[in-house]
Amino acid sequence: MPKNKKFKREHILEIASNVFKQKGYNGTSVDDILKVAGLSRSSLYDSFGDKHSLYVQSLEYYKNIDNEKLGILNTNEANGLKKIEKLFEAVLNHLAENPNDNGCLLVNAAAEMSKQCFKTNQVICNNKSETEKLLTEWLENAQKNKEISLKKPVKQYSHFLYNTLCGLRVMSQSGADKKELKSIVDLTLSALN
Amino acid sequence: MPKNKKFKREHILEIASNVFKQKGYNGTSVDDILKVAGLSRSSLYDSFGDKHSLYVQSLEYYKNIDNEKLGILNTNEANGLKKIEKLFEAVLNHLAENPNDNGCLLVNAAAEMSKQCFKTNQVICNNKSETEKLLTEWLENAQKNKEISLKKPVKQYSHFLYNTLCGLRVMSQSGADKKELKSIVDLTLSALN
DNA sequence: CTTCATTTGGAATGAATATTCCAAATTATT
DNA sequence: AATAATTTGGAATATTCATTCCAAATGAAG
Repeated sequence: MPKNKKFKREHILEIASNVFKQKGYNGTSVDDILKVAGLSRSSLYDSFGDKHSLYVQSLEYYKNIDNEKLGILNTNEANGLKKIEKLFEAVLNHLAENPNDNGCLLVNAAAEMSKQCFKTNQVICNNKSETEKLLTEWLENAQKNKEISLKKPVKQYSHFLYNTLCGLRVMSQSGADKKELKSIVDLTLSALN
Repeated sequence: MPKNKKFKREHILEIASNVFKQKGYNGTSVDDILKVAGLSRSSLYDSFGDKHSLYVQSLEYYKNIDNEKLGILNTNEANGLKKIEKLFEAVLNHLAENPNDNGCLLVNAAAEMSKQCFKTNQVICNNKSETEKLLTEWLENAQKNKEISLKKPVKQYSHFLYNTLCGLRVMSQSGADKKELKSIVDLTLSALN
């Protein structure tokens, strides 16, 4: 009976989160997204609600994709420290290989919207606690394997690592090159001993 | 002959940089600033040019104020490590005492505008290199005093410390409380040994 | 007090922008 | 092929916003 949708929800969210990442929430117009996504205004409004609702959905989509990547990382390697190293390596490579990608949607959202939009803040906080939870597991595993010997509570180190991750995204937009980012990661990881 | 200005340039830039910090560049209207600053549209345009020019001037003003504070810190204590500790303490206190202050204008600008505006990028890069220069001096002094024993080049540590500073501004907008931020700083400083 | 270079307030303009709306197009089913 | 549920394109609307402009206000100097 009904005509089928010509687009996939996730495909649009992928595009929207990309545009929002480049230009921020207030810097992107609905038209900007339509132009790239190639679907009609009415379809967009019908499927995603208004611009703000689309933004929140884009954040959630982006967060889930990010966490999926972490999940894949989690299954690949048995070794806790290795997982942590791989994560930083992946972030580093992404930042270095996509110099015009404008960092990370969630970091940008934290800077632009966190204090103005409760839902944005929620996604950001959820992402933080989910990532830190995984980091905590990996750290505990690494400690058990005697790969590292932590002098302070594991949770503290997970905050520390997450902080470094946030910093890297800002640094990559402040003129730091890959070599510099790499050296920051090296020092961060050496602090685990 | 001419009527004197009723406002001070720096006073307006103080207000403008504050509004831009809260709402971002695209999120603030010229009216938002006028309302808080209490001067007329024509005066603003006459003295500062258009909105974008005002934004860049606000960034520069903010950067200079920040660096002045660093300068004061620099004269207060003779001891390199103490200066570094005081800097982190000051940042920590500011973030904790101003939970609605939306972090740091320069970090927010890096996230929102760095890739879209060359001048914004310049101010951000200048701030980075100026701060890192000071950090390098302090680190060298601390090393000379045998307060710390660095295993890698000093410059690497200055990048690392600056990265932590950037991270803290993002973390404070991602649900981290003062205790958590403090623990990140503690781990960062302990990495200097 | 008068003059006049300059600032000021706020109305006016024009361009973007978010959102709504409906006639036309589409396609799975009959 | 005809039907009908649903999507689609794009015009229409209303709002916000940056910027311009000029008459009125200001106050230092003569």
